[in-house]
Amino acid sequence: MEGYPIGQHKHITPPKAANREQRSEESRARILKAATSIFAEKGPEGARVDEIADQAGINKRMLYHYFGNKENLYLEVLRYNYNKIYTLSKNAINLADEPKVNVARAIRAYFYFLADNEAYVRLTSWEALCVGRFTGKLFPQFFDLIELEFDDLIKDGIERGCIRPDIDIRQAILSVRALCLAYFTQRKIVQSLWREDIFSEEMLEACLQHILNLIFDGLFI
Amino acid sequence: MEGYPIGQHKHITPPKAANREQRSEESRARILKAATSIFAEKGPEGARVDEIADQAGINKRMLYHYFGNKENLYLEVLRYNYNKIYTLSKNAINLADEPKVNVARAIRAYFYFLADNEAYVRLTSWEALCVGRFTGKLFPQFFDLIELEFDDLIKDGIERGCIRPDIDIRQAILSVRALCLAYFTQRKIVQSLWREDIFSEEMLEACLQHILNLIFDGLFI
DNA sequence: ATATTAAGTAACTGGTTAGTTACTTATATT
DNA sequence: AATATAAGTAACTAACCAGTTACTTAATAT
Repeated sequence: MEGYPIGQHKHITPPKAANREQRSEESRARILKAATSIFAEKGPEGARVDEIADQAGINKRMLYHYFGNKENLYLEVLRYNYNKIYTLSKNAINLADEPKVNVARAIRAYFYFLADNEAYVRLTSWEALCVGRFTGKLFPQFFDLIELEFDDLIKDGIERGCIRPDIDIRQAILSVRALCLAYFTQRKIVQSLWREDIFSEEMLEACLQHILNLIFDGLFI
Repeated sequence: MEGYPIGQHKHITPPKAANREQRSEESRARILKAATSIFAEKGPEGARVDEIADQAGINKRMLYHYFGNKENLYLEVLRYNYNKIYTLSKNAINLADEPKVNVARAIRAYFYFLADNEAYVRLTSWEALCVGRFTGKLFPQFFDLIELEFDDLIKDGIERGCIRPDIDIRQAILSVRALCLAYFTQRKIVQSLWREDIFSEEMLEACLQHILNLIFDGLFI
């Protein structure tokens, strides 16, 4: 399990740990990666442990050795993927800039993060549906825009008189999130209806612009 | 066999002893209703045939008699629930009215339809995730706003100079749909974060107003 | 009334799947 | 080199579940 001799020593504890520890770490990572793809594709109910082990190229026994059981593996997958949202966070806000610029930059970052992380999008969708069923409890972290300090952005915009003061910030966040997610959660339906590759560079940019226009000015004149 | 089975008391005909056709129709309806609730709750993979039969108060054999197999039952559930969208459709458009009035009325009808039909919302969500997996093919009808002739509304608005002419109608429909659905698909997360009952009359109306404001004017001043 | 047919039941079947057992192989420590 | 421990394997098991079988009961037509 997690038996690194951290502060403890008898003799020199050289970075020899290499081979075995390294390989075990690799196995763990391979399982997590395979599990991500299969849980994202088929959901917590549809995913099969054997298929995950197979795709990871390890024996099922090892999966249980590293992760205990299917539910815990699923939770690890959620944690592992949720952490990815932090890779973009934080640097989106620069209070020196215009609120409009800040909001546009944050939405753009979020939108392209979703475009690049299909597994993440699907995992959040499964979670929204299965909450309280498979994992037994809710994973509120998946309400990710909050983590991006998006509400600070909006507050700043209101204070500086750029954003209408009467809006409900919680609802604004939910709306932005919904607008960005829609393209990717409805991907297959959209693709079959529009008969167009949503993931082309131009199309993605057009979708993003549509969202920004809507957020900034609405649809009406 | 003999005339009357001995020892078996044949009292008055049971109260439910309507004619055969009627009872069979009732059984079918009960199965469909139970299946709707369980497929909506647990999805096509998580739903159990035994549980559906149990909840419908009929024998599993009868479920197979009426619906053939689980997948076909699921398809019937989709069809049955999808048809509900027609109950509101059509009467939303009145080209004599202002486009703004028409759009507001259509969005309001759609929003409250979703609020009143949790099963419908969840079925569309499962479909978006499971498309091409459980049913083998996609159920594009679930892109429901199109059925509501919402695009005609927007076209009318553009022609009459109320709606910006540069917007992509397909994207506008997707956006409206996403904004309305978000409250209900993310219901549990929202409820736990906001610590408020989204389904109170005031809250629903506030959410709808937020959507309408966003659609009409955006968030910025 | 009797034959026919549909509605209904309980118990079973065969395939699947999460999780386990009993064992072998490789690596590190003494 | 011997031993301890972790990584790894194949085959198994118990539970589950979609779908079936063999049968009984009830309603309708003749």
